[in-house]
Amino acid sequence: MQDGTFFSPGHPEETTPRGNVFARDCPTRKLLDRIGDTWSVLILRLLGDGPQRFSVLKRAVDGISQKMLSQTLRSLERDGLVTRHAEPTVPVSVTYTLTPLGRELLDALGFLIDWAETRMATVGANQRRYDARRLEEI
Amino acid sequence: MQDGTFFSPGHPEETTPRGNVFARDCPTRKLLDRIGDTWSVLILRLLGDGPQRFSVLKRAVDGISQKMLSQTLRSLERDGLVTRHAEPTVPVSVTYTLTPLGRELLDALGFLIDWAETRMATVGANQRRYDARRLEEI
DNA sequence: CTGTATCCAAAGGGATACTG
DNA sequence: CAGTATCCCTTTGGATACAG
Repeated sequence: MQDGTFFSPGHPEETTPRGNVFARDCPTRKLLDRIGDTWSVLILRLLGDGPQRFSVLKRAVDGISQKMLSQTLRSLERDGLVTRHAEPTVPVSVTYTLTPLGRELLDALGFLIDWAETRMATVGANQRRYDARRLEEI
Repeated sequence: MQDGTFFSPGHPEETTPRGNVFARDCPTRKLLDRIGDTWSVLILRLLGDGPQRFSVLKRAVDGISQKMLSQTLRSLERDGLVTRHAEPTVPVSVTYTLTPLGRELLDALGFLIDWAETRMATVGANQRRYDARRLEEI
């Protein structure tokens, strides 16, 4: 799973130096596999405002199921992007917090989020124009 | 980082509870729906180096199928992120080019890609540590 | 070369029920 | 409150065949 055998051993360097940049295990692909899902980025954003409890996150994200919130938080914890703290009260109170690594990622995501908020309307218009044109062609 | 869909305090029993920042149609979620797939970002990156032909893209992205390359390019074109130009030779030669909007998105993605390339190894280590700890617990 | 259509297996994710 | 387990439908995407 480590070190993709994109090139055969002893194989001379390929013409395109970026050839293996897009190998199965390139960092970009790994990251996309992890945060390209429906919920991870939204949860990271919420935690960017400070530690939050499970139930608060559940209410804050429109449409997320208990299963997916739990599952996503587990993934983020496993990646070292958030930490989980359980206060031994009855009933138990659990708080999730962004780690420094998670904060870094959120910062990097900031530019993308900004782009989405200023440009997605344009993208929507483009889609409508494209679809209208395709209808004409028929 | 705001998307203008805030809590409406005073309507505790709205039939459609969309009074939060992360509504179904918030820009971030829309963008993730579009580029959170396996291939879009990789193709945008390749086109960042300049116009590319279909067959070049096909060879450059490890493991992509003809169907998915075609489908992803069609989506990107529909969004106004790339343009398609077909040279009427025999056989036909098709070139895909990043639009200014696509270039903008790629720039915004740059910070994320940089983060992935410097930090995904750490994430991998975190995952291994997490998994090892869970094994101990059993 | 650049696609589209179809079939099918695997993964994603919602609803529900149950537990400490 | 904070989860886990199960069922099951939907979506994703690979393989293959075919066409302009």
